Amino acid sequence: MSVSLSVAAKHGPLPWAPVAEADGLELSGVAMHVPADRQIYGEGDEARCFYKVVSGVVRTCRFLNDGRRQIDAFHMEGEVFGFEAGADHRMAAEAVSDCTVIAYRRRGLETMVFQDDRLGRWFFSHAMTSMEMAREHSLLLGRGSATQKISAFLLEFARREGCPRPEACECTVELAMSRQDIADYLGLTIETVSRTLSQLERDGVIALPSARRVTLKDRKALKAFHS
Amino acid sequence: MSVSLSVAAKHGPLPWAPVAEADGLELSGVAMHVPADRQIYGEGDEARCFYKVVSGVVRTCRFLNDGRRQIDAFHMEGEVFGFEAGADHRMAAEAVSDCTVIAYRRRGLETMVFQDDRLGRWFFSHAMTSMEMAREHSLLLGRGSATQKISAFLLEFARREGCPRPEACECTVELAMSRQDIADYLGLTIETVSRTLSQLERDGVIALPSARRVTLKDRKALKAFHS
DNA sequence: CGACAGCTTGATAAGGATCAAGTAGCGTGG
DNA sequence: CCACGCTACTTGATCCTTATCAAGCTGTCG
Repeated sequence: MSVSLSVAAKHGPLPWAPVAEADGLELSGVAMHVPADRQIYGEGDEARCFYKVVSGVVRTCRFLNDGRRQIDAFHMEGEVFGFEAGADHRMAAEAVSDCTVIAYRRRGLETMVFQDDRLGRWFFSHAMTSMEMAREHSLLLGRGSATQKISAFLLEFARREGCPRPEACECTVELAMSRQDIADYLGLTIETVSRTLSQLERDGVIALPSARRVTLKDRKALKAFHS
Repeated sequence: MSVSLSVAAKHGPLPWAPVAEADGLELSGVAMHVPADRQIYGEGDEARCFYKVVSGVVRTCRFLNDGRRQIDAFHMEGEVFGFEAGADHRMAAEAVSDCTVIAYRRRGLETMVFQDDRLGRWFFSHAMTSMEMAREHSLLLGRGSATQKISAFLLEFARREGCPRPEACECTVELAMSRQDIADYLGLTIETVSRTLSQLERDGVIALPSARRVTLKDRKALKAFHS
């Protein structure tokens, strides 16, 4: 089975990524289905492939020797993950929900990247964007109270889920991930995540129709926490 | 004045960076001297140039609206910084100590990168490495006590300063940065940094011949904190 | 209905922040 | 050479946020 890697500039026009939208750069990949919580690859595994999410949500994470887990990023529909600098995967990847992903062989790509300008530009842009996201994440983890972290998480997640109007809409998002996932992403505990969400609801900033659904009621207030 | 950008694989042979050591890829740049604490570029400035550190140490950081500062990274001799995905610098860059840096015009590079394989590979590798470092930093910030953060910082800094034998040597490093810089890098306060260093000295893990000099006496113990 | 997993809430404790004094190092000027 | 003042650093006391420990709650599935 061969699936083209469609290349879309997710983050606006970048000087480094002047690639037109969604034109299939012909890379062959294999689609695979992954049930929730199943590992896609482990920490230290040889990085033979990289992946694109077709549906569902994937987390990339690392385990500390005391058993705790740090989630580096959530990867949503259309996003690429598992693309490494070195020979091995530095993080594990696991399905948050049932997922479909496409695995692309990395072998051979290396040369293609520098033969095909568009492909080269796209991968370069991907690396730069990933770097910016990682830095943004660092910023959040380093400075910021539980409330700031949760607010930022909700805003980012809603944006990526494609909540239509970023401003001034009262949209409800379905959280694919558990409280534990959110905690491990934000460097908090599950209890603090829960308490903070409850507090935001009491303050009328969000509503929680169910545990996994969040309605953003006052985006301005959420953004204000951003500091 | 024209200065070549020497390309050296700092982090071992990478599949994405099979570029030979230190061959001048002919990029023209302008050397500039920057006194300590002087800003090189500000947050939001147009990213006309990127830079390489010739001597001294540079920090890239962001300021929060409550006045606090988060340092994203320290850049040491030979390292490149200010290389952005977008049109603007997302972070400010400042000299930690008196520095000499080379500024390279970004304009025109874009096309060169995809004409010259070696240059392309190098920049790609740079982006990937920066991403990994940012992720490593996230990991540290998210999970980790003050002691773990300080230990990791000392080990990383000593390694980058080129402490000869990574294992089993009792080397002394000169810290270019203030306690405040370290605090802002690790998401701690200046007092906690100071106290933690004092505690490590009391435990015989390090020595502090002077405030800005640290001797790593028990690397094994430092690494053990890594968790 | 009961069992289980995931979530919430409460009580308490610990780690780091904050507030507040010191102290050491260093350059300046007498 | 020493006194002075400045800045960076250290140390102490207290407070606050979040972690930890412990219960209860809710929804789902058999």
